[in-house]
Amino acid sequence: MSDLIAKIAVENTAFSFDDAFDYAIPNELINKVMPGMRVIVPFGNGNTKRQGFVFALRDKSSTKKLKKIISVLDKKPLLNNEMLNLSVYLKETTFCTLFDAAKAMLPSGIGLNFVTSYVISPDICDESPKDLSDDEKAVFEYLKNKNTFVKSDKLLKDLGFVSDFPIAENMAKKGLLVRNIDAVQKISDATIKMARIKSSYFEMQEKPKLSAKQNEIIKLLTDIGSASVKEICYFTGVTQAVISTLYKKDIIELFENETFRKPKTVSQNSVKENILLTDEQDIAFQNIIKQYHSNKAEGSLLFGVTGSGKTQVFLRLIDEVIADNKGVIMMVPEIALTPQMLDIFCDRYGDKVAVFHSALSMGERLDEYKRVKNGDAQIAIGTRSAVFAPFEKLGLIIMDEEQESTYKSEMSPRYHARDVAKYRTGYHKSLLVLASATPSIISYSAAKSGIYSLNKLNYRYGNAVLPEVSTVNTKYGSDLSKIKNLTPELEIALKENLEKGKQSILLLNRRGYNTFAACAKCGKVMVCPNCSISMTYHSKNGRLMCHYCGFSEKFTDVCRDCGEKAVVFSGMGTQKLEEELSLALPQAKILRLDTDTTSSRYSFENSLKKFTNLEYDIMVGTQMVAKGLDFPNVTLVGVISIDQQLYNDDYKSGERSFDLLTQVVGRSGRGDYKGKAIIQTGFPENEIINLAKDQDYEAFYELEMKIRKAMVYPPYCDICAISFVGADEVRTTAGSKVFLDMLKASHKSEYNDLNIVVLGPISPRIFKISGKYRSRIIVKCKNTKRLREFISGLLKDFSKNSQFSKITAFADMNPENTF
DNA sequence: AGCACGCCGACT
DNA sequence: GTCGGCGTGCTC
Repeated sequence: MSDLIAKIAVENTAFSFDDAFDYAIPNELINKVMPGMRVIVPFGNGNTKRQGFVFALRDKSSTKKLKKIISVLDKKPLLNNEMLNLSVYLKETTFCTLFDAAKAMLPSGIGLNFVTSYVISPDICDESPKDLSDDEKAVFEYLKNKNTFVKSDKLLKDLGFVSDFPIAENMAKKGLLVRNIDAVQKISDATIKMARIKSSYFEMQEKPKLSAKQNEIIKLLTDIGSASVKEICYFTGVTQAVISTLYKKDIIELFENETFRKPKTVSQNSVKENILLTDEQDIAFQNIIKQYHSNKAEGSLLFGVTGSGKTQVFLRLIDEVIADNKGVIMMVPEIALTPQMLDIFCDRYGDKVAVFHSALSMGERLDEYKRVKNGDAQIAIGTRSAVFAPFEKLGLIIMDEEQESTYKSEMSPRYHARDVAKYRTGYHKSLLVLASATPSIISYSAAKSGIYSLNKLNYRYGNAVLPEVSTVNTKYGSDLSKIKNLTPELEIALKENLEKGKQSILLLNRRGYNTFAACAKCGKVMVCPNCSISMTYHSKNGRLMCHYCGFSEKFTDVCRDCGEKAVVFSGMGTQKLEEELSLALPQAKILRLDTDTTSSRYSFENSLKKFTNLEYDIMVGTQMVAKGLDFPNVTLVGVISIDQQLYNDDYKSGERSFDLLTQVVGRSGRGDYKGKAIIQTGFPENEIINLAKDQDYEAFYELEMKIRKAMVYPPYCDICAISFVGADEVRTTAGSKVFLDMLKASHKSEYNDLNIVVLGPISPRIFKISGKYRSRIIVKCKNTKRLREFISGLLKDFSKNSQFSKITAFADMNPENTF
């Protein structure tokens, strides 16, 4: 046995007892174990095999008997020193386990699955033992014939048992069977199976007769083009069997999710056109590149109005950094919304670009990861997780649209990409550039106080000028127009635009057909059985759907509660708006864009191309239509309603509304023609709407800062939300109350130096999701090491309280949704 | 979170 | 007597 011990982060630990655990290194593994490698170790009372990351090797300091590492999974370390340190930082700042932190830095395909298999124990000779139940006899006979290890799922399936039947497990405990657990590399079959109708079907003169269920699938696929097998099942309520019948009949074809194609690059080094910067862009570029060359950890906020050409500045910066032989991370909020930017980058930098995002298959992700790790790629473009791109030398991180909420992880580790980016640029003494047309209040105030340099781009590129924006009060007149929910003003503008051959974009922030269904007799609203949220009616499948847990049921007008045939819909979603528009404007070609139509990325990219090629006149959609896309022929933007978002009680709702309005209005008039935008609202006097209308960020910022100061919200404090989740409503709230008492007591006794304000426990707006209840405590605080020590101590103490063993408590520093 | 140990009630 | 329910405590 070696004199060294290994410090190992083990998987499936809870935050309350997580640590780097000590393990002995057996002789045969000496020199094969290094920090950053994955290992298999025995853990817990049952010594179950678990995966772990080696964090450090230390001299043995005590004679305490330690468990041994079972095997080493890697030949070379997966995590370098920076990543290991970053894991510790994430654990300390986001209340996650070390293993979860380390895992977040690797592509997901790299994990392991454990496969259990069984064989008859060699202690038992030929004869069948007595006292076996019939089921046990069946297992015994089965294994006797195989005479080798059989995987547990195969065994259970062949004998017709349900997949989690513990019979083999129990027989192993009795010593009848020997159990073996193998770690196998995850196979990369996680691509989504998609289906679409074969073109030959459409050309058929006589369509074959199909069953009702088969017809439903055809109807669905005719509507949306292609869908994943899973989606089809959801939408139509059929099983996979029906889909495979259609496949056998040669009516539909199945394909792997084509995902987001990485634009094919010209194999030679691509044409690198010189970029001509405007004066304003050049000043920003010069300022920022100076910071880069200082070789210190620096940050800059690039604040450029929509259409001011931030991308041009990025390209110049990237040119410089890669010429300096350092890596660049380019982050975007949502890769699907930035196909144009992706094209620009791939055209310019060719093979040097690696793309990271969730639509890649596991194999592809692993490939892109390796290309960065090997130094083949110098630029990593991607969403939140791209911030972990494994560059040995990192020169620049750019976060485009830095205010977007997608940069904050809502799952453990609950990190903000901006904080990780700061950590990494700090480590590499390199540059962080935050870019936005509507910076977050946090970043703008930091820039004002000198933490980041501030560079502004005030002019739109080319001839484009900001659109003329007007608000229309929906209190008067939306009933006067032919199209429901459209004011006459918007309707007229839409028609005019259509006649001129220009394109229009309409924003409506609600998916589905009708946004809720209620009984006209008893007033009961149809609510999801698993979530505290009303169901949305989708006309395409005639079902009521829950947008939170995915539950759906066939719509019926019979009320679940009073039994009357009186359930009616109300509230307009994107589907209904699309339908109304096509009725009122039959000549217009309408494209709807929301998560229902874009669940396959493939269709999304195509839709955008078609819209750019003027194959559509009007685009209708949720916030997706507001972000990032550049269509020169759009000269009208209509906001159907923003009021819901405006008066949402989260402290960030003002910021988000201003962002959304400014962005969507900015879609209008990007080309040579002046654009127009119409915002419909029931509150035309609302200050945020008026400031967005004038595109006056400065005034908005001043207003918002006054509110934040008066109410004590970030940036005047940090917010730590402690959430409680459990299946039992009463117990969950009780748990949060007990936690609150513990918090107060601990603050009084040990931590009274901390200046905190505690709110709650509160019941979040959506207090039930997927059958689990939630409760929350909000702590207004300053996010310091000592504060985090206070919170994590409480989390640990709380988990010791056996009364609440079924309640999970977790903390989230500065969450996106506070209430 | 899992897993084993152990203490008590129901059943052959 | 003994199977198995779940409350309790620990994880290098």
